[in-house]
Amino acid sequence: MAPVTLKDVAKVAGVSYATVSRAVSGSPEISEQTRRRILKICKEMGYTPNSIARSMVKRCTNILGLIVPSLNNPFMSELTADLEIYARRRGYNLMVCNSSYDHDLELEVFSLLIGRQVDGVIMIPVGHEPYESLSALTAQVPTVFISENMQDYPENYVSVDNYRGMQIAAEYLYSLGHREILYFGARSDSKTHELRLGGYLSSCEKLGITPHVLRSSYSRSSREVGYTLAGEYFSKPHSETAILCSADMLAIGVKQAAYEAGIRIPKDISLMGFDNISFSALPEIDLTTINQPTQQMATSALDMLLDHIRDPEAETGRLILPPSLIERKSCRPLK
Amino acid sequence: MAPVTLKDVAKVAGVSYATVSRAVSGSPEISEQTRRRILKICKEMGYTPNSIARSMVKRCTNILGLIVPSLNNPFMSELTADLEIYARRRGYNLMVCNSSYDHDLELEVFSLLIGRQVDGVIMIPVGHEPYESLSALTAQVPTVFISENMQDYPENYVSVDNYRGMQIAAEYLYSLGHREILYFGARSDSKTHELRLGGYLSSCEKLGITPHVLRSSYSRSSREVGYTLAGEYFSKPHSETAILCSADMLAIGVKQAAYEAGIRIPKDISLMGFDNISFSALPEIDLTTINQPTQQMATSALDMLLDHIRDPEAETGRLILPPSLIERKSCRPLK
DNA sequence: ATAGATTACTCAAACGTTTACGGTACGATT
DNA sequence: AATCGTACCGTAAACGTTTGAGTAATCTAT
Repeated sequence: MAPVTLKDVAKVAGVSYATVSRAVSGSPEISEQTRRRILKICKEMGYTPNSIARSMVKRCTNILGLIVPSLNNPFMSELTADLEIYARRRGYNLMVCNSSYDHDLELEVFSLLIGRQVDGVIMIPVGHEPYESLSALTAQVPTVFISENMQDYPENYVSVDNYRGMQIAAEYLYSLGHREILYFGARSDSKTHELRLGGYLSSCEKLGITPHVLRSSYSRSSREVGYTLAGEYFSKPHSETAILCSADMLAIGVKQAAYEAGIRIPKDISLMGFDNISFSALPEIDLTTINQPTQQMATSALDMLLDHIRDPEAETGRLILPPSLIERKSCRPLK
Repeated sequence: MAPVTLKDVAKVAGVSYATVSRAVSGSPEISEQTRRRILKICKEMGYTPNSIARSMVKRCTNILGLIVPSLNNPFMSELTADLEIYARRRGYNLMVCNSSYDHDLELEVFSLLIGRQVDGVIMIPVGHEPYESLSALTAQVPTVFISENMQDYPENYVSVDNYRGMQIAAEYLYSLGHREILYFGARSDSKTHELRLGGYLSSCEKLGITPHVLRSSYSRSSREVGYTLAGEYFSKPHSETAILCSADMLAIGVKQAAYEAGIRIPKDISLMGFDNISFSALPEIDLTTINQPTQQMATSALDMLLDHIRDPEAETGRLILPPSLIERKSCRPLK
């Protein structure tokens, strides 16, 4: 059970362990002949390089930290999957940490990852700005955010254009004839949700309709939150003909509450989401929504991070990808 | 940007770096007075212990590897979330690797994780037994499987009782009056799916009905697989009154195909799943299914693994948890 | 044949910790 | 006052690898 090291194979091969190191790491300072001989012995002895020791001297681990609010939200778990697959192709492994939508925990795992000597961090921030204490952490390790324009951290992020996305959504509902549109969102102290709300509000102003906003006290965009909040909403009188949710998961919760309240979608009220998670495409859900190009976000965020790891002096980047309308059957035209 | 080390704080504090190490690691061989003094200096200088160096000498990393076929399946992403949260509480971080339902990739990332010196591995195997080459890997690091009774690896696993689960499902459908029940499953060369199929077959025999089995050529239990396979199925004549799927995601795909074929569930045909993912509870899906106690599976698997890490000679364990029927509205009594 | 260049290897330091061992100082015990 | 014990801290080795500097052998050019 004792692991076999460079020294062990060096002893067997009758060379110094520096030579073995060069053989396995593909250094040119070694003859093809001895390389093959040594590699054969390595295989026979079952040698696996100890990447911890390697990290020790090379001062890089090829490990990336990922901080994500939740894995129960398909938007995030699919993003995580894409990130992991793409990272591994580039030679990196992912250390995944769940912040559970907890601001303090988020910072705690961040410094934990720094102690782990990760080469970089990808973070989907919970929100709850300001993030004063975050700068002390981001100064220690290259970081990119998957979230638009973090306040105090205007650089190194990739995101969909949340502002424009909500404008598209509001304009779409307007074009269907809706004039009373409820914006239904998570607690909006994250820039992402602030921008989404802002896009909605700007459209209202441009279109000359009065905004109606209902916001959760939770930052969690979960089905449960949407369900309970919508339950309260439906139990009271309401004039809106459409509900625009800041996340598909919220919309799915709203739909569930509507169902139980006997309110039909889209007949009685129209419903829109934001994210375009895969479940929204199911015929039973069939949710009209705004697409986030998750795969492109994943690859771009990773490229951005790796660039910054290679050259810490590289100029900071930002990438805002275009959202797009996914028209399905949860909204109906209003006569 | 140069990280501050033990030596740096030792220099400032005017002590040897061994003393600083003792101060931060909470060793008793140091006076409370100097400990406080040193810890204060550590904080001032922004010292973070380098866990790589620590791992080097302690010969353990407090990192666990997790190999999962997919994160797009909510069953697995929720399991992953539970594992991560529970592991972190126990002082471990998770290195998550997606095997993408690829048998070779699965083995590849396993040895990659070994090179990473993980203290243990949790694996949700893809299947495709036999797993000859796996034993060489499991011999190198404590491993637990979340999958029942891996052939050749009869130990160290936690799972729901898949056999019994499918029996419960089949018996339930029988009790509703169904006599022609289609078993709709993923490619079944994994023990898990073999057992599920076995449970179905045994119930058929016991109940005196003839089994109907339709199996995918993919091991992936995804919505897409269920959708395309069911599409073909529905396009041909069929006599079954109920479909029993080996996974909720398959059932959701079947439901989608049924919808498009104009077949109503449960009116025209009853549908059951297996897993009880959270989406199955949505009123629009409302899928009758067999519950897997994921949270308990996560904690038990982790406990089992940690036990084995602490004492490699500990006797191997297995834990088979009881499945339970979750009755919803996707099945109807016949007449 | 000899100097210089090239090749293929060895030596040893370094990465940042932990920890067994040794040593010093001081209080307590006789 | 001599001895012992204890508490505290320093010294140095070790973990397994990479890599620059050094060295011996071989080759090329003169």
